[in-house]
Amino acid sequence: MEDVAAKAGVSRALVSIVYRDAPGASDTTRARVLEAAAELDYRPDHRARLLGRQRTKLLGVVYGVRHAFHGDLVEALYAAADLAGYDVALSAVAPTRDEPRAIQALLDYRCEGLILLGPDQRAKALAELAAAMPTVVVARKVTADGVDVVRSDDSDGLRQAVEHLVSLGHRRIVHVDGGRAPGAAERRVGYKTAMRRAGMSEHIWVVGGGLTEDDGVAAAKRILREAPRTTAVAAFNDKCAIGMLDTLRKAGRDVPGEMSVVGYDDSNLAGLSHVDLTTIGQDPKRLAELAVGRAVARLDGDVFADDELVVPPSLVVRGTTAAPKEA
Amino acid sequence: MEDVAAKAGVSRALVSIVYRDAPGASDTTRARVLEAAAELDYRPDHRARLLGRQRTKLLGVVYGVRHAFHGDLVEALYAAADLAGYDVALSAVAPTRDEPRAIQALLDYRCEGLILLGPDQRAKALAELAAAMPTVVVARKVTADGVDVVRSDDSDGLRQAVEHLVSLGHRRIVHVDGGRAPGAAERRVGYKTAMRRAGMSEHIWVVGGGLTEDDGVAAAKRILREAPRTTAVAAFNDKCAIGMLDTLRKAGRDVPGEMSVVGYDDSNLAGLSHVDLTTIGQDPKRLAELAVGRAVARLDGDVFADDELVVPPSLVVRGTTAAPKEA
DNA sequence: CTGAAAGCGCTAACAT
DNA sequence: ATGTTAGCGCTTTCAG
Repeated sequence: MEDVAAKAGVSRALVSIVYRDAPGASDTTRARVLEAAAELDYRPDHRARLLGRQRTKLLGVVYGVRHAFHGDLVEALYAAADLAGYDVALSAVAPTRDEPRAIQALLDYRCEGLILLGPDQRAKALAELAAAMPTVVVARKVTADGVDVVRSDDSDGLRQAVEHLVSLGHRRIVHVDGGRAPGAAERRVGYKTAMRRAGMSEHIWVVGGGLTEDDGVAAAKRILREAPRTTAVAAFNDKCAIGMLDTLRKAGRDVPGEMSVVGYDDSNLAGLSHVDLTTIGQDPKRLAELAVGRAVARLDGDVFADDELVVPPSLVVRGTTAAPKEA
Repeated sequence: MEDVAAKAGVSRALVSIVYRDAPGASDTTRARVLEAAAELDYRPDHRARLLGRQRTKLLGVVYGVRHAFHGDLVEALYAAADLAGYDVALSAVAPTRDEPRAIQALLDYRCEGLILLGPDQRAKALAELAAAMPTVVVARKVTADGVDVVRSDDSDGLRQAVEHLVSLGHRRIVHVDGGRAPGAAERRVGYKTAMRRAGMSEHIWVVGGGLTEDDGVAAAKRILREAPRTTAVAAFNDKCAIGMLDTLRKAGRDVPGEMSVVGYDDSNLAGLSHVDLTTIGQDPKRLAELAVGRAVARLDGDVFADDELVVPPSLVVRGTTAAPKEA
């Protein structure tokens, strides 16, 4: 910095001003400084900036390296933070690196706000964090004092799935649920509500499912056995749906000819060409924008009632849904 | 820090000594300081430590959030760095955040070494980086001055695939390749070499393939048409293998009864129960250890000829390989 | 083991 | 518009 100042024939303060683009430097000076910096390929030391500054303009993000969807979120968070003038510090959770540790690492960097993707921490621990700094939890439903929650509207996701099927002409629509998995309860509600609204209360049937292919296999067998007239299924997630697809086809049932199947997540599996699964996708961009927006607003002093921001997911129509034969 | 020193009845310097576990503090004092710190729940400011210190003990890691395998590597890198006494700073590459930018962010943090996972940068740019600091490229084959390369032995991967098939009794083994994709050339070599060694030169056949399911579909059709007596296939990757599986089965060929298929990558697709693909997996732990080891060694002043560290992959036997009928 | 003091590379309030 | 001057929270050297 010294060198740059010298080369540009100004004081260090001026260089600082230029780099913070603070008021107090003429355009010509600005240009001269920047030019000098370029020649020396000077780059301000990020650590020192953070140290000296009151506000670090740093948002800490904790995520699971393993979760593909977290990857999408991280991507969107970078973009959203950038727009808001914040930097992002990433801290991954892994088997050898638990959540408290990942969070602590971020605190040691003195980030101003925390964005936690699908954290395992209990509500109490989250509330403690929130007491110290703006904390927003993404993709997990929790109620903890002071923490903001941004998540997808799981109930609406199933509503969309059901409405899509209804619009195709289906009536006997079954939901294979996720048991006690996060989001499962809401998806059940969404399913039931949508069915009722469509005037098909008598066809409501929630089959116990789960998160794995095997769960899908079991559920498909049960449906074939107990309700062979079923024409459509909305599964808890893509994996479960894939297990069902496989079982249905092995049983000689044409999909989507005789049976329509909808998954949930729009994971990489759903896009495989021989799977080609109609599914419900989350909106990482929107989730990220809201999360960053909320953290930043809190930092700017805005106070909110602790509530949830709920984002509608969206239907991705592929090849496993069609009009029923009877229609 | 001041407060901790006061509370423990020592000088600030002592607190610093304790936290760096530098020599010059008795065990009792050490304990007292730590206790005082705990009560005040004091945590040293990471930024300040880095600033004040000569060595930052920081390793920068650039990776793609989208790549599932990078996730595994990141996980292993954390562990390896930890063992070596280094911290890790993550910087993700995403559509809105290109590689130069991700790298620059790390440099601004003044990390001491760079670990790049499958970078796109051209050799020249990498060499420039390497001139400034230890730089190791993981999972991409490049030759650039001063940069260390750590990667899987793709040639050996196909050797293992072929030997596995040979040991089952296969002779007519085809390789569906990856064209100009990274690693494809080596896999071809590994295939051919292994076939020759097994005395089956006359059965060597490399079918043009690709990275997608559709490529697998096309290749499978061609094989069925042009060489129906083929009993086994080693595909370029899992996706391609899955496309083949699907096509073969649709054509009425039993897998693995009439045809064995081996994939490559051990991706999440391979593990799906209805896919259950025998495949070749990389060793993220070993790759990470070597990468960190190399960076640290360079930082410790060890000089190496710029060469590659090559890690053998490993065969994951699942359900798509079996002895051929004729055997 | 202590206490003082310089410095890391910036920011930011204040004076010119 | 530009220069001066303290810090930021720690490390590190050095004489006690």
